[in-house]
Amino acid sequence: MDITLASHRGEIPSTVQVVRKPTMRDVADVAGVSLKTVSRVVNMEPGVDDHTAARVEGAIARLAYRRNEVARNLRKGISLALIGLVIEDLANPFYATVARTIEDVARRHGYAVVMASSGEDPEREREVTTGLLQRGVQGLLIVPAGSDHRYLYADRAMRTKAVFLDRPPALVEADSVVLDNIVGARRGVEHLIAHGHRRIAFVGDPPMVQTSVERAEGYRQALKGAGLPVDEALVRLGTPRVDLAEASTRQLLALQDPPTAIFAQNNRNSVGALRAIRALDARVAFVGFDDFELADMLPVPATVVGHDPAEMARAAAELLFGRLAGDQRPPQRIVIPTKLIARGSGEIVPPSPRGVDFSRRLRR
Amino acid sequence: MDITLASHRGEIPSTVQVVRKPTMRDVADVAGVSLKTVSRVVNMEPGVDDHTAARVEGAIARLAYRRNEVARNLRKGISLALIGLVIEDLANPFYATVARTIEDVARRHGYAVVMASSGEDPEREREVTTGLLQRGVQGLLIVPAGSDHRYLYADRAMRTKAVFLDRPPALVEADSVVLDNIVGARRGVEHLIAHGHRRIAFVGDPPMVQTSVERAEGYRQALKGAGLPVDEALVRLGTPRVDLAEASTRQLLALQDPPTAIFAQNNRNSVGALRAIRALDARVAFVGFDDFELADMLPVPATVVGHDPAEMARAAAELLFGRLAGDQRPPQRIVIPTKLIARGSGEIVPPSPRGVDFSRRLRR
DNA sequence: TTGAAAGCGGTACCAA
DNA sequence: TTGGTACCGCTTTCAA
Repeated sequence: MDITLASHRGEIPSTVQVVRKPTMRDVADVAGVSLKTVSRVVNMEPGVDDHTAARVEGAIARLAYRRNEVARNLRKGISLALIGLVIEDLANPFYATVARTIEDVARRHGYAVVMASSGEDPEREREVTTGLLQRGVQGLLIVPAGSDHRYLYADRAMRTKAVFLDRPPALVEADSVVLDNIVGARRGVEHLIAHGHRRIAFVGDPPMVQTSVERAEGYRQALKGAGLPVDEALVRLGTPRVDLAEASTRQLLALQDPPTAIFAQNNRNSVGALRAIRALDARVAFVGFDDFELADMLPVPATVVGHDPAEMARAAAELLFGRLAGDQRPPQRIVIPTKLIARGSGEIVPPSPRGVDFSRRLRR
Repeated sequence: MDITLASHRGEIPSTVQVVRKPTMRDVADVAGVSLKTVSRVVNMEPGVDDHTAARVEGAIARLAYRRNEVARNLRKGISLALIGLVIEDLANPFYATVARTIEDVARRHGYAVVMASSGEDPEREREVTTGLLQRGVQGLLIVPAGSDHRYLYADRAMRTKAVFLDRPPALVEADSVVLDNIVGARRGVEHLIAHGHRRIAFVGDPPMVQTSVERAEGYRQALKGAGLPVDEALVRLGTPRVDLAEASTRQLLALQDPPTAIFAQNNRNSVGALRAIRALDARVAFVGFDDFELADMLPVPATVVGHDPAEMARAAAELLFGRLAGDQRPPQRIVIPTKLIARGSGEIVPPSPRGVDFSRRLRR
């Protein structure tokens, strides 16, 4: 049932099976009508004889013809109206919310969103971003993994507007919407200090991740501000996955002189840390950056440094669409505030080695 | 600093500010070079005099020229390599996992994924799907909300391959990958019956949703199989959101003759039901369809009818790419099995009004 | 009712 | 090093 597509433009007809996708021209040839007639049938324009239309439809079916939307859009002057979203991991609830919100804003602006996961790998970030650019996205929302985004502007041909989300751009000037990481982390750790903790561990992502660095900085600021030493044995950077965070936390809790409180740097680390605490039935305080579903339903409800991922995503998306609409202001940097949500786990007081009962004191 | 773009093709130059996007032709005119030279500069082809290149780049900057990727792709014969994913709500962890897995498979096949949320609204499903088709996606993965998908095949011009996910297509023949809903729900309810429950409530989505109907059917089968009556007062269909599911469950628990066990139809309903149970401190058994993060960390770990969303997504995506590669088999229907995961909440026995201690009996 | 030809905005080949 | 011209696959205009 193979139909060999004739080569056009006066070439000698190929005897080799042509793998080229059938075009409207091919359909026209097979149906024995003109190109325009096929176009009419395909687009359901009125004024085509039923009999003719049937012949054309037969040809379409036989060739399994599909209209080339690229050519169509070019001719109609239609832009693809696509924006790209480069994200670390869609399955992370934080990013899922971000993605959903962006999709929402985009749809209201008549745009669709192409997603690409970087998997926290700079190489792959670059790869997928390039892929998005080749597909002609009008703008880009990026949660960067890389440490050099000059490649975005290397090609003068595609001066794509980009807004960076959650983390700032590296080595380029661009819009960004980020969380107030240092202050948020500092407040979270200060909260633990206020409840009597002196040995507070930090469980976080690798130091290549900017948010990790900033939150660790907030952690250090809090300790220093209270005149407490920073024990590097209690700082674990490099646990981007739940299972690794759990392992890290287990190690921390097994130390000779274990921490009495844990600060986890994001929702993934939080879940891991909480699993370790639960598994070891350890009586340690806990505060995590990022809120997460069911945090309030745990046996000891989790105290978190909360924020609104949707607000962040909305701000970034609106910024991008502003740029697409011609906004010429210098690069903006929007900082989204955080808010400590005390639920119980952060209010656990440390055991008192010197017989001082902090818990009684704090309960008033 | 506005530069009026001359109208070409012999038209009288417009005095009105032209809003048309600048083309390579415009850049060439401004720079005083040929079209081809601009193309060389834009694509960084070697062999352009530095001085000439500088002039071209100046013109590009002044006009804020951007290469038209649609035209480029047409000429280069490049397909957009896009597939569309129509999903209910990206923020639902179940769909987030699905989306992420699909993105993964697509990337391995060299494709990118355009996402669109239907928000469980048939009208919007149709709208966003049409949008995806206009953007030239090669294939479609759909978690359908609508009850009539003939619109997908109304236009002979775009015979897009579609694979339906989680729910079957309506009124059209197409591939689908679904969960074993009836059996899964039946097993979950049977599990509750085996632990002595006779009044089991069902908390589920509206009956327009196919999965809801099937899971309710499994629920009924289980009851009937055990010779138990189906009390329609205990069946709540229509709670697609966490807060609504919580309200529904509160009502159920406030009944004169309340249920001793709750079966929730998906992860959203589960979270809502568990919130209600927790808030009322009710001692009822619970089993939910869909596993969810932290289910095992709750005060009473949640028993669920689990399954692998990633497996489902992978199967659907591979099916689609098979079709894109020319797979001509008749429409497939793949059913993904479920598995009961007992964690505690489903093993709670009902209070025994007649003094029969089920708990002792069941504990052996 | 049907068709011929121009052109959407680029790229490719070949000539200058 | 630079430019002319055909052409990617479709829609549009106008004529037959």
